[in-house]
Amino acid sequence: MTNSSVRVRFAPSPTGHLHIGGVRTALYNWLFARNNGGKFFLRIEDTDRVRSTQESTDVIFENMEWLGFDWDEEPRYQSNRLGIYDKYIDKLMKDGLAFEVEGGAVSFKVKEKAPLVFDDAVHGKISFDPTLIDDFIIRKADGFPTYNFACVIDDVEMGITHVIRGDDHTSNTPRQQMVYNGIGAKLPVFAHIPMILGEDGTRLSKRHGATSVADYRNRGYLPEALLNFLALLGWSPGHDEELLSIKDMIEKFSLDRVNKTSARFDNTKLDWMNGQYIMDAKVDSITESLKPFIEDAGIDHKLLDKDWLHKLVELYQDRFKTLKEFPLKTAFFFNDDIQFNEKAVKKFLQKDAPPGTEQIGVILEDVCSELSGIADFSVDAIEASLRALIKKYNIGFGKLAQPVRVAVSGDSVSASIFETLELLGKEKSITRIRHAVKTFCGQRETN
RNA sequence: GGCCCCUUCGUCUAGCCUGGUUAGGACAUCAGAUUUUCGAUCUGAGAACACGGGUUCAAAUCCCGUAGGGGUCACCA
Repeated sequence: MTNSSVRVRFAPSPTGHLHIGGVRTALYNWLFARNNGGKFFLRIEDTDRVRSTQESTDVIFENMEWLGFDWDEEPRYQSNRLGIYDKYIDKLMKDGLAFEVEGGAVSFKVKEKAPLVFDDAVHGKISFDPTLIDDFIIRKADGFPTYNFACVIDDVEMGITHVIRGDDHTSNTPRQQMVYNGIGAKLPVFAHIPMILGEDGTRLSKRHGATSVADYRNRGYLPEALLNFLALLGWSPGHDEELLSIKDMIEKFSLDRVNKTSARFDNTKLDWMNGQYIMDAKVDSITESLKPFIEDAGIDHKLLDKDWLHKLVELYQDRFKTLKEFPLKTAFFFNDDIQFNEKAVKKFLQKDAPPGTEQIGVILEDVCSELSGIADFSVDAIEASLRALIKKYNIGFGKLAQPVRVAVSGDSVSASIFETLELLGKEKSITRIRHAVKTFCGQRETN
């Protein structure tokens, strides 16, 4: 069921970062619009002259684009629309519904007595008693409108049909409803979506670490993963699938499947989901996304061989959950001055290793001569020669692979040893193994 | 404190509207399989209807109350 007359908006205030909760609000609005074939608008609510900054506005656009949102028409700026608000205020004053207060501000006069009821799309009927609501300022002394007023005027002027916003606005609704009534406008459909809480169940704040989109971007999350995760915090498609493409979400989205309860932000699940997107992505696309993170790790990716990097990313594709982890896990490929894990060295290279492995220095020397004899330093050739060696020494494969792994990578954890050696290259592999033997095995270099 | 909203595994949720399910899935956890390590993957396990009253043959589902949580009470948005 589509309704192409649907018009919704995302209306952030440019007073800081683009908050992750705001992103989900934007997402729900956007999904709802696209699901219905309607319009999605952006409106910058910059009526706080002190806190609004151009920088914040730039950040909003930049991150909205990064997330993949698109919007209809040019974004509106409330600071450009002062004349419109004034026009309505004049009318309201004429009608006795607004009056000037001390200091030059204008206040709305609350005259309503009957309960203010609206039918919330996610909560059902919600009712407030207007006699409990005080008159409220609609135009500040500086001439700028306040939120509860500007918001209504713009929504009316823009023909907004559905106001989808955070739960924290529920108690603003009766005030806004009075403004709608006061100017004789029809109420839109309100949909108050639950808040996103931190992992500890309290309101998401700086205390929880990342709260802005930029934070998540910098931590190496993919926009599609972030959106997928956010969509599911408070909404369910009604089936068991959890990995949803943008297309899936647009097709399935509906307001009546939005939850009423606030949700905690589960970083662990986000990590899992991001990992799934990384695994499913095309290697080239991930490599591209990885570049800034490789740069950040102090590696000039432009100096890297394209095919080599492609292979490395492919090898590690299911081993990192965030882009940021990649340069950490692959550091030993880029830096010859590798860090050795003491425990790993002790266990696999040193003399007090378990019986049967005290010859490890000798065996590693043999590995080096075998490797140096390989003309075509490929995975297959490397595997063949290492397999031949375990036969020669009559040892399990792990007895050989682990020492080699520690020698070349510094730790007992890495991707397949064959691929690792291949990507490291013949010279580096041999140099590192020899160096490890010399440093840790108490053996002399044989030549 | 007033007003408003909310309450299913540790977490995100399906189920609720149109009472009858072994209360399902996912993340996490644990166990097993696989493996050259880790990861990934596969299989399996434990894990929830906040509490108390009703209504009913039957309540997670409908009604009332209690408790708990959240939001909001600005010339901020």
